[in-house]
Amino acid sequence: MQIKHYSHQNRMLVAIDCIIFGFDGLHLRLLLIKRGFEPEKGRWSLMGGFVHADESFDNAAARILKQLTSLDNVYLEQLYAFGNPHRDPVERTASITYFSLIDINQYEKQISHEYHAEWFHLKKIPSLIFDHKEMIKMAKGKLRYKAAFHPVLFELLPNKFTLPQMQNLYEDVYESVIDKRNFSRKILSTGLLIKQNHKDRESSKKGAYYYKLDKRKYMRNFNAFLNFIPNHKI
Amino acid sequence: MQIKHYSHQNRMLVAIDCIIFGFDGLHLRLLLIKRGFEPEKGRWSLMGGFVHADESFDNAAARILKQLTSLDNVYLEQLYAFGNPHRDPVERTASITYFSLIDINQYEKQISHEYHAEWFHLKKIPSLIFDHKEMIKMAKGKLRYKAAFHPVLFELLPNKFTLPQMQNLYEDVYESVIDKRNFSRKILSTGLLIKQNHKDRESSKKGAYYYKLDKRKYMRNFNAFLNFIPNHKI
DNA sequence: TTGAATAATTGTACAATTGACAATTATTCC
DNA sequence: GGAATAATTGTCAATTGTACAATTATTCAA
Repeated sequence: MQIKHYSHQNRMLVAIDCIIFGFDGLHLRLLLIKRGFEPEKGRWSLMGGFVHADESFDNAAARILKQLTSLDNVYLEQLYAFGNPHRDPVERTASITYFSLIDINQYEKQISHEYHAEWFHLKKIPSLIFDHKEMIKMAKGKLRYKAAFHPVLFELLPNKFTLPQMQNLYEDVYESVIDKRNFSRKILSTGLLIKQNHKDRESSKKGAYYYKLDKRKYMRNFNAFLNFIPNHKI
Repeated sequence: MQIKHYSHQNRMLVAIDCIIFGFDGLHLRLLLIKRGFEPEKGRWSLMGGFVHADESFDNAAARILKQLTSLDNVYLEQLYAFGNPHRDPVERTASITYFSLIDINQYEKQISHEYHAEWFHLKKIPSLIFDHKEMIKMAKGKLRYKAAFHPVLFELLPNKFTLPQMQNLYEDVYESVIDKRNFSRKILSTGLLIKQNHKDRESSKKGAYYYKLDKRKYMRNFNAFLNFIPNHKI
């Protein structure tokens, strides 16, 4: 006997919400939009949308991210499924969250102004709808966790970057100051960086050498355990 | 204007599936049931069920776990949301997976025979319905990951346990042999173990001292980074 | 031209941890 | 009493972590 439906069960909407991190060379930032429909229209929110009928969660997340940023092939990873019955006051809606790491310069070139999006410093996140604050908190935790053992923060850096820039990024992620000497030693010991023979002269008088990521090694070694941050607690 | 529904959106069933690990003193095991309804009735499956109308995912997972094991207050953590459109051939059903760690002796006392559940050695998992094999694979990965840095495997051990038992457990989780001397040094250095003054005399002639977990320290230190397993890859 | 200011780059020494490796101990059974 | 079995304990070298400061390259203004 072929069954057509599971009877007497409760169906619900399933949405995706994206926690989008970017780095502008100085600070880690989070991309938020102004919600364009009721309820809570006009308030700040994560970029989101409903999962379509014949679409996987991963595909839905990629589609929704692209709607806002026009970017393909960015780092996108499922974070957590939020399912409190009344998290959306209109009707029951589960939210599968994804967190994404993008090179902010790439983004700036292709921005869609449709959503009134803005980059916020992580210390200055405005009031948000529903449970989006909790989602961001969890995403920050996961980013810390992951970056402690995997070189995932490279996803946030532009093609060419300097060691001081990288250190800024790590210091923002861990909200702590890191010793320059120990930091560069550890980062360089991964063998993932290729030194360029020209400098970034904008940020200082001496200038800081540019580096590029050795993408081949990065791909091969991504899942190896590293330990970038000494003594940190989650 | 009060909105009652989001129009023109696709609703779907949401289920919970539990990946339940246990440890019998010698080996890590996985609890599977015989599916009791169509489709795929009679085949091996993870314990699962649908999320009710006014129930959070966490509550649903706890309820479903209790249905099978009669156990409350066991380690239960959300793993991943599986949402491929056709993962269940009957109709679209998302599955929010949870993984759970239980003391197998506790379980044996309170077993419900309603589901024809059996403990399987991780090397001898039978053919499973839907995407449950993939779920187990991911749960194994997450358990390894987590246990490398957090003392989470204590959740699997009985109230009193021996160091050789603990080592069996770690060796099963990482599918590798660990040096006894280095293992005991590392485990004891956490300060989480309290040596008892009597021995388990069943498994050897000399007998192995029992230990208990210092629960206060365990709670306080759970999120500290540890590093139990040298040189392992995920 | 020189020196002050700024930020990048480089090094060292001690402590802690890790990893490889084997001898000793407690007990039972024959 | 000796063999067998499994638990317990220790050492040393290598690696890694951590704390800490001097030097270098450049610009700008006196």
